[in-house]
Amino acid sequence: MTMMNLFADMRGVVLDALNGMADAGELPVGLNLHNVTVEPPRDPAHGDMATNAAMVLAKPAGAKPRDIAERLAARLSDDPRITSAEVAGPGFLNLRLDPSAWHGVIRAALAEPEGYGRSEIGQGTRVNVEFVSANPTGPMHVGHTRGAVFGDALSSLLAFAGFDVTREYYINDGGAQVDVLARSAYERYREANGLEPAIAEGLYPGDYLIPVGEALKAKYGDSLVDQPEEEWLDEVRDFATDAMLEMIREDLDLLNVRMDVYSSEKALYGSGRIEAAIERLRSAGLIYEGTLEPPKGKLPDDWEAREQTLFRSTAYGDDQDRAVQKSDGAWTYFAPDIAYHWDKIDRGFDQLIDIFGADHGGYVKRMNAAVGALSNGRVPLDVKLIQLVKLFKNGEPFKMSKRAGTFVTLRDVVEQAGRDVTRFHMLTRKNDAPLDFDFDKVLEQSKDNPVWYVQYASARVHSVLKRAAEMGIDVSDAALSKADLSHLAHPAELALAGKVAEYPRLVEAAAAAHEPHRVAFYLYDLAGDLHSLWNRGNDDTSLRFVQEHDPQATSAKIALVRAVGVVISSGLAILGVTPAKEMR
RNA sequence: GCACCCAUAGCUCAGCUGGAUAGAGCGCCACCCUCCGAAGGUGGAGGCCUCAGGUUCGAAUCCUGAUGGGUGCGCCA
Repeated sequence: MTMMNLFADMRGVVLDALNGMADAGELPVGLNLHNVTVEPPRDPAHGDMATNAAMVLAKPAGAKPRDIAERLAARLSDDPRITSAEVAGPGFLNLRLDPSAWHGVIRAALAEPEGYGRSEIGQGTRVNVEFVSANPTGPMHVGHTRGAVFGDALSSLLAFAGFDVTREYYINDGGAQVDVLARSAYERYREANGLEPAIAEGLYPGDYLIPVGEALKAKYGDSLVDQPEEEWLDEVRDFATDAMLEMIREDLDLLNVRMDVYSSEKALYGSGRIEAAIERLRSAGLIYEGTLEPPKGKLPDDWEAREQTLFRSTAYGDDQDRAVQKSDGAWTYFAPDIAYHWDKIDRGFDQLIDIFGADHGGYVKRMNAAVGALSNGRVPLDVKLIQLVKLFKNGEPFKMSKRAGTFVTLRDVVEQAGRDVTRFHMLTRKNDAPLDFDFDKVLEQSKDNPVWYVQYASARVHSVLKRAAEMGIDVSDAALSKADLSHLAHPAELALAGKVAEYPRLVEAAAAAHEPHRVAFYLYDLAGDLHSLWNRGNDDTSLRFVQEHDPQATSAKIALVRAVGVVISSGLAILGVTPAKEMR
């Protein structure tokens, strides 16, 4: 597979030249070249690419930046792809590339539409991405939706960058809240048997449990009615959590999110795995019996010192040690979390990523401490916090009340906005920034709606290709890649090719930073550049993609358009969005 | 009281892990709109990157401190 990344290639050229200088005695041998970059300059007037090599190396080489830059420039001008290398500013070396370099990018995109932009930086590293992990007590709501989209897109991004990714859902089915679910379902079961349900304070009132009650009746008849709780709790709990999980799977399906692994918290209990994980920490001297300091500031009314089993998480950067066992000897919720993360380490993952709601930010340090201790620092854990989604309708805040049962579910959102719109929009903000979701604005057809704007660009690509085909041009990738691209010489056209050339490094940067939103922003930019070039065709007909009387030029321009289309499709695929072929 | 996240144009937000004169959309102002595909296009004004120090060739970006917002803070998940 050809791994076309023009910026990486040119960096290679620069590094070769620097090594050549070292061989020739113009630079000390053995300099650390790690910080040498080749990037697009912010100002296009500075050329096509710029390297900071001279500035980075000036001090360790004991030379003036401009002197190094001059010599480097002399060597770089040997490369046929570089037409000029000029020293500028404090020591930047600005490179101008021959148009053929950009033409090569277009051909690379056409040669392998599925592969262009793919990277090997992951080197097959095994990454576990745990996300959603909603309690199996009801349908997924908007908050879960953003986490689901983020996790899925991040997973796809990492896979595209050469990581071996596992998407995983941790089912919180071990705590007290599934007992609450069971009692709630039991009331619906009584209701199905013609009795008045008693939905006490604290139980789940949602209608979604009514069919569960009916299903329970179908299975058990009236045999559980008026039985004491210990007679039915286990069975009803299992039945109800299974039903909830099935519902959650269907919800995720609406978003096209497919998990590779579902892990159960409950399955950890009684398996000895929690005990084993704690023992492992104990053998490292990180478990002890003790009492925690009361929280500073306002003291909780009912606070009293109690001895508990504690994990010395402070040894790994936490603010205080954390309880793994309650004073009555039962495990805290943290204990199975430790066991679960140990399980992930044990399964051989090289990196762990957890995606939590922002309200769980307080657990980041203790999870990091646990993973650090359990893996002896071998396995990094990156916890990504997802901020709230604020709902709007016609610019007005959309009130949600869980108590009144008027909370907006994932299903509501997807049914109203559509899957593609929902997914894209959820990624138009950094994960740690709050997101506004306006049911009307996300469907608006205008430039300030990124979803629409990118889809419109995609549709235009298809439309242009169709038009070219109608005038008898072979628009297959194979044919287009043989087009005479010397017809692509206008700076605006080469600039668009330059944007296409940035895609591979964008993918690498976004993957390394665990930030899929960068792909969305890049696509918005790319779409803008395509639309902009299109509009210039209105005034300057030589820039129109379809040249009625010049099939040669048309083929070349169509090749560029198709290359843009390749990248749009590729980027949207990472985000899990289907590219539009036409706008309706 | 402590920890974490955040602070960039009037508004909503990007800013490529330290690069050159800080960007986009909306809003505002001025022109254009018999144009491959309409739902617009081109240009313009608009900034102490919250503040104060520090690190270095170079800081919106890294460090320290302040200010202002958000989240969380034994045995609940």
